[in-house]
Amino acid sequence: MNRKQPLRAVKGMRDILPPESRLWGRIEQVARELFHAYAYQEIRTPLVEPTELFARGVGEETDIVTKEMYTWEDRDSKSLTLRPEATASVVRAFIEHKMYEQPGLKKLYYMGPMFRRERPQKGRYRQFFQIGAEAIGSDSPAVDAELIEMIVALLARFDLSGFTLLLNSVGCSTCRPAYIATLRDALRQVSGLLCPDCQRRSETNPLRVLDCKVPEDQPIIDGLPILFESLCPGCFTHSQRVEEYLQDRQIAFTMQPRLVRGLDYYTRTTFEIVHGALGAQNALLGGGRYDGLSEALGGPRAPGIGFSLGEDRFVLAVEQAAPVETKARTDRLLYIAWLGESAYRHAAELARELRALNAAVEVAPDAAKLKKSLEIASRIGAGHVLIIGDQELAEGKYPLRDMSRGEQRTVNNDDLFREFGVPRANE
RNA sequence: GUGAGCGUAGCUCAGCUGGUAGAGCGCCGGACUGUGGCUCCGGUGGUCGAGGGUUCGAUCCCCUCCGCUCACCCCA
Repeated sequence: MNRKQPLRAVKGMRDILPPESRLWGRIEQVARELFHAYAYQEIRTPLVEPTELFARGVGEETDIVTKEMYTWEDRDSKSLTLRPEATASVVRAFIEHKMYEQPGLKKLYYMGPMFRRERPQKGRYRQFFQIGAEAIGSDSPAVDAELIEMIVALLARFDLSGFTLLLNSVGCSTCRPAYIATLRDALRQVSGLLCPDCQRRSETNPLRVLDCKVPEDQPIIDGLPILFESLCPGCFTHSQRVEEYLQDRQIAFTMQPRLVRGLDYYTRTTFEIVHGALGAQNALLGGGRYDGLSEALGGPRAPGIGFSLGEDRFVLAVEQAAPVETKARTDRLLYIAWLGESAYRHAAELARELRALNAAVEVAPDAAKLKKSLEIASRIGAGHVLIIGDQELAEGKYPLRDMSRGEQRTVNNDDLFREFGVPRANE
């Protein structure tokens, strides 16, 4: 009666269990390989940063900063924050370690957990995982195109289809403020006709109105001025080049002049890939250029572009395309069943030697009837079972059972070392 | 932060207009002394999310709280 209630994971944070964790590992491995192919290198930054980094980087007025961050005062009364995204951290590290002194483009990738205190729902968690890359040190549209090419290649490696690449330009510090003023004026003319949310947004965040999904508002929104048409010559040319380079690469995209992103640091190119089957949170990844971010963080001018993929959502999309096998796929696993204490000693020694050769081996932990051991071996997906009893100890030969064929043959130590030893990956 | 739906066995779920609970799967054992999957037989299984109220009596009705899910918002 006095049992304490078991502790649970905190809301919006979850355990990734096998066999699903296998898919996560595979995704991360494939992403690493691909990033290396594009000459990106890994960067690992702290999960905790000074709160000011995000206030200055992401934007004081953004939803992320105003209501979604896990922020607390440390014992020395410094304000710290669990990172809600990683671009600001990467650029901070870029400045802190003076990477701008190195020649050429700095290409960095990262993967890991981010934290935002939102109400959880499908594809949205308070601790979620992002895989992303940043190319810092060039404002060439070639970098934009190559980054998007890499992203498309990543999706292709998982045979993912049914996604749409949305592209836009949000201008720069010269053309955007002028546009927002124009937009606000235009909204004042029509604000009475819009939905309540949009009436509020008209003042707080006019760009958001363009993203409204209420059907009745669409005709009115269609009549509003478009940022894309107010771009300054530099931004316009940049956008044209990116489009051309994407066409060269046969990458399909949809210009979405209303595409709005929630982080203030974006300039010029912004993009997003949406996927059906993700529920309401359909953004699989998003990114864009941030030519002024380094300066905003106290660094030199260092234009950059990056993207971030929602790994939780990517898993949803991949699983939908090809459901994870529920049976653990561990065909290469060798299970050693033993009968009696001296057989156990021998099994443990044999397992140690095989594992030294990189073989995957499991030794029955408890004394069990052979029938039971085979049952367990079968359930955990072992490809073979080695049986060791007194007889085998004396002869130095053991029955090796192929679990999928149900056939048995007799082997000795050398046979085992030869068949189950695995050459080590050398990297 | 707002709204809606849902909390019954390890899992997926049934449970009639209120009479203190069932199935399938799983798990354990046996048929088969050292040979898994299939089959058959037997067994184990529950503070009905928590607390309070109404009632002779609550898994069922009412209230509060907690949790989960989906959506709004926003985003990955």
